[in-house]
Amino acid sequence: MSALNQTVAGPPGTDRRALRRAAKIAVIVHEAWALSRAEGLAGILLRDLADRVGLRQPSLYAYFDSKLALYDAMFADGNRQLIAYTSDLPSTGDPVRDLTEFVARVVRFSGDDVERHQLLFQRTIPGFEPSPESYAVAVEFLERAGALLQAAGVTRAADIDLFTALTAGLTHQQVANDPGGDRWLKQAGRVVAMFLTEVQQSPRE
Amino acid sequence: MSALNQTVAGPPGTDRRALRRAAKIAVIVHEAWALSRAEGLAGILLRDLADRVGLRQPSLYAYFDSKLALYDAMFADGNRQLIAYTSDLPSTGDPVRDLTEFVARVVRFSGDDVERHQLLFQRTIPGFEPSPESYAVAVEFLERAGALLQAAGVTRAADIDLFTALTAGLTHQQVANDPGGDRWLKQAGRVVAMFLTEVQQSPRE
DNA sequence: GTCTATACATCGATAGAC
DNA sequence: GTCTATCGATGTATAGAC
Repeated sequence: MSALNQTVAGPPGTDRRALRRAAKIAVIVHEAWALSRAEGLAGILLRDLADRVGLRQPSLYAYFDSKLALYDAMFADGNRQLIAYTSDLPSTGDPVRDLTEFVARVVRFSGDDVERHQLLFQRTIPGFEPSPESYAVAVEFLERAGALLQAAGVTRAADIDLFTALTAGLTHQQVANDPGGDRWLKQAGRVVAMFLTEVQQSPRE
Repeated sequence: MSALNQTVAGPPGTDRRALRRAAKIAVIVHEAWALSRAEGLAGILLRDLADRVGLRQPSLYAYFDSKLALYDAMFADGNRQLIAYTSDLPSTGDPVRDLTEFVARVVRFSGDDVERHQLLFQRTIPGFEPSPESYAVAVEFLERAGALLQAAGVTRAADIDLFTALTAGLTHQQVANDPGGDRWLKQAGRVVAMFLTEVQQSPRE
């Protein structure tokens, strides 16, 4: 990308510029999350966001083509946060423990930020649809979750659907009725044990 | 209410007026749902809604004090729809069958109307909070579900939380990934059986 | 209750100078 | 890249006549 604007052996000016630009975009997205937590996801105003980063509202268009493009960047960022939050888990070799800890992390991740959960897992912004690049980040998370399931012996499509429903149910109730708490989070182990028992007992095809 | 404006033995003119008014409110709410399915829940414009019911935009204020009051009426109406959709179930005496059919109805209800599901079960409209009167309708549904659970021998708070999470998970996945379909709907029986087995096996306190 | 007319406050987005 | 200025659209709500 930036290589197009740079001479082969020239000074790294363009790279530096690209870095500064990426850093500023990161700051804008960070402040957009803060604003979203204060005013709601749909309550983000470009003027308020500009104030937070020391710009005038039209100057934001130097970084984002539209407000939906901002949401798209937030979507990708949120999914990267989710991957980071669920990737440093030690593999104990016990699939029940591993899967439980994973589910607990996902539930806590959602319960800790209602608006982030809304953008990542609900279709609440009119007209917003993730770009292929941003959606790819979401797919990466799903693939990691799929690998964990496979390690636990869960491979049938119906079983995977069941697992996604169980996890979605815990996160949804946690976000909707006890944000920041643990009312459903603490049932993660019970749900995973129940799920794996069910998968083992259900008939092979 | 309308009795205040009516003489004791007078003609039923005021009642008729109140009936016509209530009927018109019902039409407005009905069209608001149609508009919401077309443009999204947050995409309802009072001008468009007025067009659909043959009024000018300011005339809507003769029926609703604000746009949020319209959402409030829709919230109550949607919960009444949900109660109606889950109330004509025959009691077979088999709690597994009864509970399965109930869960299946709830999942189908959500999957059949994404925007209705959003308004009833997600906090997506900035500033909207159901009035006590509208919330009472939602509570009535929850009480009916609670009675069904009790009939199946489910009484512990943690078990009820687990049930709400399972149902919420099925509806969420159905709405989000297969609206109008049956990909998660068809797992209702499996989930209920799994749930009741878990409840019976978990230790008594 | 319904209308016309309009206030009033936004918003997101663009044009063009520096 | 950032600014000022402003457009064009939209959106809720009110005033006052009929």
